[in-house]
Amino acid sequence: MSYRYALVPYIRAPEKYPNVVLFYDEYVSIIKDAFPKGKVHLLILPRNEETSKQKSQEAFKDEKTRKMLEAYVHQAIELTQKAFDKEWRRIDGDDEKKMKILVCCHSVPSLNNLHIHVLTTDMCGRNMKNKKHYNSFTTDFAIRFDEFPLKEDDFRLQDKGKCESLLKQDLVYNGANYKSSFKKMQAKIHEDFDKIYKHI
Amino acid sequence: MSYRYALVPYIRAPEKYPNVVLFYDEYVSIIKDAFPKGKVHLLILPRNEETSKQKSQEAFKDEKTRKMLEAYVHQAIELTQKAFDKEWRRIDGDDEKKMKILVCCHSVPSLNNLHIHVLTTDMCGRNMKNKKHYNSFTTDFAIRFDEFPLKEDDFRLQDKGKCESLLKQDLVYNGANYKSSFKKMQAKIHEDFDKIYKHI
DNA sequence: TATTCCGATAGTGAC
DNA sequence: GTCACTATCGGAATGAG
Repeated sequence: MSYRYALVPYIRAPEKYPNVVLFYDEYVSIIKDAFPKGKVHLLILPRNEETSKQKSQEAFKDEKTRKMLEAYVHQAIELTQKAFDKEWRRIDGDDEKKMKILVCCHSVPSLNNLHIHVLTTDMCGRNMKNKKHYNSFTTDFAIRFDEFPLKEDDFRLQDKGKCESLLKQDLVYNGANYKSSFKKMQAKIHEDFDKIYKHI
Repeated sequence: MSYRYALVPYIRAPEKYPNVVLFYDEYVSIIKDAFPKGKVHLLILPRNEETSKQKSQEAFKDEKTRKMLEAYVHQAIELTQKAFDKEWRRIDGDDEKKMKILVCCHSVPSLNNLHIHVLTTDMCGRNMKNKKHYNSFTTDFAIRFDEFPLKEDDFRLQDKGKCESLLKQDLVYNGANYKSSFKKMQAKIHEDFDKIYKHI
């Protein structure tokens, strides 16, 4: 079971991992996701033990916790934007158009410590490898930070089975249904990305 | 679609393929199966065009056709027995015990030319690679030559769907159910074979 | 839904 | 059920004295 606690070191001793931890204070650590699903993919980890062991659906019922995190979310968004812009430029030169950034929590996390994903929405990360990865960020399986607190009747509060079924649904990109053909969809996604961005 | 006619050359011009054709006359060719599912695996191919294009269920309703083939079946069995004995010896030295030989047709063939399988029942052929291969020789999907002509109510005369479903059933070997674990079953089959036979 | 490894399953293309 | 190739799907292990 210990893989479920892979994030513990960054909460307990962020100072030990300068290559992974971009920022930390007494409340949070902001780290680079070891298996990025977007070109840039960070995680915000609340360091408070009680908060960390809760699911996002529960932890973010508390307004204080949400408010406390807002500033860190904005900070992480800025870090993500800067990291992306440092690596990628639009071919059309229109620097006003910014890569969209997603801030969310998975409705059924696999790691036991609360973590907020902050990632560019290109879906071109090195470790975007399968249908579950893709659907975990493109369906309601992902709970956007601005959706918290969830309404009482939100299925994601109770219905783990329905959440998990979202990961198995057909792959949809740009209005097209790719059924289960992850590789074909990924090829199209990368093709489109390469039409818009060039690496610096 | 032309792969469905892979056997045509051995019917039309058996004299051209001495490395594959073990015997031929005006009625049949007996060839080595290119993808053997037993240690020895031959095919009897009736050369008559009308016969060849029928399914076994139809062709062997005709008694003359069956009778014509009987002698060739016995010949093919002898060839198979000799070829096996030339390569493999029982470790216990009991030469009276003979490897069993199966003579059958597939109820749903993939190749369009009528072919009778004659093979040792060791299930250890070089090309025994998956569940469908195995079930195609160990279930009623295989119609033994001595079952022809089929009774009128035999499902294999009409129900292609039921025939094909037999290929997907659980793997059974020596009374044990291996579900879909082909590799595990195959390991056991080879282990058992190696306990009884040694290569010459 | 952490990854990774292995194996079973499924679709395709073959001329 | 022809094969061979690719890719998808599905389970299990992952720790460690």
